[in-house]
Amino acid sequence: MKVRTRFAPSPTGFMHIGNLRTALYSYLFARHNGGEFILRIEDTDKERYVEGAVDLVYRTLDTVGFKIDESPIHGGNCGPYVQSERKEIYKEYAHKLVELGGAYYCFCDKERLESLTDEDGNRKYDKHCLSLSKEEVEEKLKAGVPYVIRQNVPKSGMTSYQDLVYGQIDIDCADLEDQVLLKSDGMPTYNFANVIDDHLMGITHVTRGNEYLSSTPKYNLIYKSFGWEPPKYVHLPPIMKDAQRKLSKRYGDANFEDFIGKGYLPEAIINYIALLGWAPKGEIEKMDIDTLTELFDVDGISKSGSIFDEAKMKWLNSLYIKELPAERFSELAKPWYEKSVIAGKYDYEKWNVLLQSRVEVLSDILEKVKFIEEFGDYDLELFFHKKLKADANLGLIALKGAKEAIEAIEDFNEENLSLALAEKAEAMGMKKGQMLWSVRVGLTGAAVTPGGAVEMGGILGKEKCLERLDYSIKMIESKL
RNA sequence: GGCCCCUUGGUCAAGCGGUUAAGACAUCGCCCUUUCACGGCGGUAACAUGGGUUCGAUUCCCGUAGGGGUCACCA
Repeated sequence: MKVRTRFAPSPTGFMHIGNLRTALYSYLFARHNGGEFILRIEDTDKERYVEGAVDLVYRTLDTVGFKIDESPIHGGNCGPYVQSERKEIYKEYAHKLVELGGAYYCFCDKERLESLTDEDGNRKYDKHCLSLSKEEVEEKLKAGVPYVIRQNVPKSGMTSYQDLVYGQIDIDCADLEDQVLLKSDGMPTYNFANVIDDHLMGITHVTRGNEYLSSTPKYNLIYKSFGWEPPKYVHLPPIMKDAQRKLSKRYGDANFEDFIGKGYLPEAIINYIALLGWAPKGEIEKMDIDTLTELFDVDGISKSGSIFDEAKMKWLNSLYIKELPAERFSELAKPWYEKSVIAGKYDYEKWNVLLQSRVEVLSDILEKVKFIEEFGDYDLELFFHKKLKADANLGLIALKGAKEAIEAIEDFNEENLSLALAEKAEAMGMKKGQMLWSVRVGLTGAAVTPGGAVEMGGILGKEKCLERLDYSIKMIESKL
């Protein structure tokens, strides 16, 4: 049988990293097995619907490069793929399930339901309406009494299934509630729609968060009532913000779009989240989507939750940035230059060369470029370099020499600057490294710069170099 | 609280009865570049705990602790 998986988000406004990973695993599983990947929108809760959320799902799946076989916009033979458009289908099956004895009408009102709450605040429906006779039900229906349809869970007995990740799961039916399947507004609950759709859409493997681990037997009971074959389940461990908290929608930074906005590459994000809860057989870590597809294996999925570590994602991102073709980096970096203090100034191309190997996330550009415009008082400690035996005293001498050397350059460019500084250092009986070190600091006032003295000087230009050298010389003199 | 699940370094993770308990990120140090970064090399650092089973447990079983999930007309 052809493998078919689905990603079934509810349009509540975010494409959260956790959701994305669920989608990814579902996608990889399908593709790895030569199967099909379906997108279904679960919008049965009108209360939580957020405008534009569906578009966000499409956009995200598109930017990460998933190829979707069937969806509301791609079409397919099992449509509609939006649950709110399948209302009649659920209704029909709900009534069928009642006939089959797997469900029943319930007319209990809110007050009665609340009266069932125990001292711990828990509530379990008491099957009150199950005892209603056929006539009583007919009567109430005719009278227009609001009703829901509840699942008729056996009072006792064990129900089990084999989860592909967690193994055998056994649940006592006595612990299961007669959950609502069809709400009084005629809409199905997730519990029901999910079963009907997965069956009707021929889903063979259900991939979802492990919060469903213990409620899955209920769904299997529904399949059983209908006489349907339940799908295989792949429950996934959670992605955590820290040891205690799950990554939540409230943790704003966990949204895919936010990471894109920070300058992460989609392929790096995908690569990283693939590794959160799954590990390939070998030691490979950097994998594009094709490699992931090839290597993906349910065996490699772990059972325990993993903490989201942005530092590692950053590292992966830097790898992807480094291997970008120069033109591509230039394209991606441009908007960031435009947003930075060097907007409209200097030669972006020059920066590209320096920055591509030094930036982990595109947004780093903002910081890395800053000192070129923002220059002022800084700590003399910056001149200290143990191995070079350099400090502010040496720096002062070096800077004075550098100033003379730069003034003498007629055709100012990196090559000549490098030459001039080297010659000057030699003439002064100073090591070239001492000169370059001091000049880099004197020119930038920063401990870390996107290049050495020559590159920085080259970007600044002769005039600015002299200006800054003057400033630094005066500053050192005043502080020593 | 009942039920279900989980527990290897700071983090991600290999391991599926016998290993010097991999690797990666982070961190620290060294080297390279007579300057920044990249890169290279190396160090620190882990099997939650108590019982079993076994010739031998990180690995299997039970208890304890800790954590997560679930107990809705939300998904």
